[in-house]
Amino acid sequence: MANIQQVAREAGVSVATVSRVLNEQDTVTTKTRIKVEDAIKKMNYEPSMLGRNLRNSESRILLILIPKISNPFYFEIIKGIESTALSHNYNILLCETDSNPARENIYFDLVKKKMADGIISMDPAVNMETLTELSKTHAIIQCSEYAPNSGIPYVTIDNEEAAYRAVKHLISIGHEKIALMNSDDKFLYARQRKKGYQKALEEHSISINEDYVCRADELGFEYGQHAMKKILSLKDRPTAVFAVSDLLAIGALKEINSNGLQVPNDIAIVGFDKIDFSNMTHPTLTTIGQPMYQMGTIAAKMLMNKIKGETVESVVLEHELVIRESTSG
Amino acid sequence: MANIQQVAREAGVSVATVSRVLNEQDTVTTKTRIKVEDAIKKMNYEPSMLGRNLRNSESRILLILIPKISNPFYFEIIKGIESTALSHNYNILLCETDSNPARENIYFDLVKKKMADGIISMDPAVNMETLTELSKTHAIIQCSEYAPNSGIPYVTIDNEEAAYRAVKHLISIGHEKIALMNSDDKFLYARQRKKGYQKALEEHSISINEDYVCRADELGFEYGQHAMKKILSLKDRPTAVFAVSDLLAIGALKEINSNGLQVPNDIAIVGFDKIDFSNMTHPTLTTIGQPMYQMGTIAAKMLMNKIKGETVESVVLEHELVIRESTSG
DNA sequence: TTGAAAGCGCTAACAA
DNA sequence: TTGTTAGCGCTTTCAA
Repeated sequence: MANIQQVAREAGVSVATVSRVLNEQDTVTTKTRIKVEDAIKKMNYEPSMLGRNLRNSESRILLILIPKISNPFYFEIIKGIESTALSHNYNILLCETDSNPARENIYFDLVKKKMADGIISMDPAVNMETLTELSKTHAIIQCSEYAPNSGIPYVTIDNEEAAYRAVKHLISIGHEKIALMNSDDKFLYARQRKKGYQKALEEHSISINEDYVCRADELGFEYGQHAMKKILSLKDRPTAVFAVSDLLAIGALKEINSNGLQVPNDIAIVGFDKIDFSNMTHPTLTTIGQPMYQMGTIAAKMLMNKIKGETVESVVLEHELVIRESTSG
Repeated sequence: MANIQQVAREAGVSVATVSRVLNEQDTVTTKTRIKVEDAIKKMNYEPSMLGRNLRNSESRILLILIPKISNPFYFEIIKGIESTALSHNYNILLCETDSNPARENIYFDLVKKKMADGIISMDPAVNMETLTELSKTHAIIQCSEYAPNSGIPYVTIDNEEAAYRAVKHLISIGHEKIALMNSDDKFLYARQRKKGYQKALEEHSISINEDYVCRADELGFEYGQHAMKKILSLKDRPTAVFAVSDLLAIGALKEINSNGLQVPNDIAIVGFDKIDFSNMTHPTLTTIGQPMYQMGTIAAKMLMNKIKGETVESVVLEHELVIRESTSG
């Protein structure tokens, strides 16, 4: 494999000139540029990122931290990040943490060792202490889940408002016995969505039944199925369920179907995230849509600016309520 | 950020010695090792991969090419690749090609520019000409989809046999009018699965009805839904469908449900891949399971060996037929 | 067992 | 406009 020296020799110029052509600097005569380009072609030369990266002390790689690669919520966000990154000559390293601190540390080390230039964390279970510490010396952005006072810039939606609207919708079509299928309170988004749920009920003077508020350990279908089993076993069953993720909602739907009950007639369901699957269930799922692609592009831009040393501001984006069959027989 | 020079000075040794400690070479006295380790701790030193990588002319990054990041088929394979890679100090760059040659080329360039040490291609639509050419100078492995005579090592399953078993199963429970929901014949796996389908029918002297053989443009639910619509419009409707992917099967299921028909009583369905979601539909899906995680670990090992310069042999793994509700009322 | 020094491939400051 | 040269941070050969 040829290197810049050999190309320079072939073209009869110095390595500096070759470098200038490579980096499209306009201080090179057309004549010499052509000489160099010919030599590059002739030798099948490809500049090595290894040399360039060391010299520029950058890796042009962005780290993306997600808890589970199989969670559809992240697909569009990742797409947004990736296309923005690519158009700025960055590549992304997609890292599944499994919410496992040991694994997380492997990835943090990658940044410390200059294998990556920055991090977009989307893991709600990320160790905020470590992350905050790391953010003092490295470029870090949070996406979706965040920590308000960490000083780490974030992009997200108004979770409380979104949950509020979801529950309001259920109330508006006549439901009063509404269950909340939440995830762990240790996550900010879980607390915010719960708040929205409570606010909507209180606004309609519906008292909160603690039996109706349940917690799933993780955001997979199985967990939704399991949580729904508990809800169905209540003596005074709710007539509607608001789940904080579509995966939970789909699990709940499955459990309801398996018990011979009908959605939305027996029990209505609202999910959260508007993942692709939410339109493939029978019935289709009413849900909250987040501007995922946009979240991705914005997070990527924020990170790249941060890497450049600029100060960046956090962003809160809009959401939408998508009404489908699971709440409108 | 400290570098190896400063650590050496702090420890009162040469950079060579620090490097030896870093790389756990046993030619260093315990006494000096401790001196060095103390200095490292004191200075909060993290060795830069940039310098090391240039020196070793490697990036310790593996490229993974997949057509769609949202296709659940790849999840477990990726997990297998990643955990194997991580345990050998490699990281993976997950690249979505969207079956777009331009995008593919961006990723091929990454290897040429030494930003990655090798490629695992899982994209059926990959440009085999380019890939074969590239494989002459770079380490490349194919996973799942492959090209028999390209000289590129692969890991896969016996697609014909798997399809044969799936269709045999449908025949064994009494079906004769069996539709095949395939993808494009330009893909080897599609041709192989079709062969298996034909073989099973022929073995039972069931003549092949060309109306029952249809093609979906892509492997998403919508395409399954659309293809099923066509099948349902046939005058002489089939009583069973074998779809070459679970996503297609789920789309078909949705369409059948939407038409007020029952699975498996009116129409039975068999899918392919055993993705997680295939167990969450109502009814659950009979499908072909591939050893995805193992495919991933094997592909990763093959690639790492190839990078070392070893010659590696292709591998064909076992599959299983998983019988669930969609074929057993 | 340790150190001096070369060099991986590139960019950029400075000189011409 | 182009060339010379130092140096990014590391590993490794060779010599001591």
